[in-house]
Amino acid sequence: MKLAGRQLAVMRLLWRRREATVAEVQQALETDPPLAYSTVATVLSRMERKGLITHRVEDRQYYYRAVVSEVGANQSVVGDLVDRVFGGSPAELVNQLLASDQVDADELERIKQLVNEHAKRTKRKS
Amino acid sequence: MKLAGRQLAVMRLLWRRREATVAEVQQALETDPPLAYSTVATVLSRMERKGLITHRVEDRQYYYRAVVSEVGANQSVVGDLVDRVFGGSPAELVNQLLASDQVDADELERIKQLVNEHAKRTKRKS
DNA sequence: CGGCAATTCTACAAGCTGTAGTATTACAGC
DNA sequence: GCTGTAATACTACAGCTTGTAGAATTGCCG
Repeated sequence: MKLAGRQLAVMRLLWRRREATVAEVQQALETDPPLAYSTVATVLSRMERKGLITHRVEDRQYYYRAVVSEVGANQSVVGDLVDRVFGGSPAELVNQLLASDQVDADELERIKQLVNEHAKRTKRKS
Repeated sequence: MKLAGRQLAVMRLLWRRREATVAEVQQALETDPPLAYSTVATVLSRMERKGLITHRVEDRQYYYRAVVSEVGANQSVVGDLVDRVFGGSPAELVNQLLASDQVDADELERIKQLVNEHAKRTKRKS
């Protein structure tokens, strides 16, 4: 389930605000010039068709909300990556990440912490 | 630079064997039925146009090879992901990864090691 | 019933991928 | 020099996704 440009924007929106009508999405997108109402409606329809979002009706209006959670979506993206690119090995991903010069000392510290915590949690469970 | 199905297959091929002619790629793809020669040629052309691969000529034949390294490609994919999805924070990616139940004890151990080594390396440099 | 506000339908261009037929080119050998 | 052959280059087309929006439809309110 990969999210592209406009679609990602809408998802982020719905993750932040649980629900939104078409008009609200249209506004929140803050595009210039603003997208036509029907354009936004189309985008939302398609996303619903793909199972990314749903809607409920109230007062003649559709209130859309995300079906897949942000966490879920991210997990699926990461999982995909691990499978497709790194042959199913998360460590390979981490390796690549560390080698990528995107990780400053601060981030590294956080990562260390995360790993240690996870180790603890895992140990407890087994 | 995202690699799709057939294209990814070709890249993997060229990563494994430094060079290949159209015919060799066609065979190595092991598709059934085999792709038409011209199909393979088209794919390679397009990939070259995108800067993924190059070729040299010898005896009237093109020998293609990868321009972007596997490591480089992976790094760019991971970097993209970090930027696009995790707001530029590698730690967020790691967090997601750890939460994803894809990481068994073994992998976790490897990750820990990688992180520690990287920490050491970083320290030494600064 | 008329109008308004919402949704739905239909349309179309652009881009990417997959696939392949046909045209072109250039060298090898006569 | 001509021709066959093997290579590449060109062109084509379908299918899918995205972005965009005009036009049609629907349904309630007064």
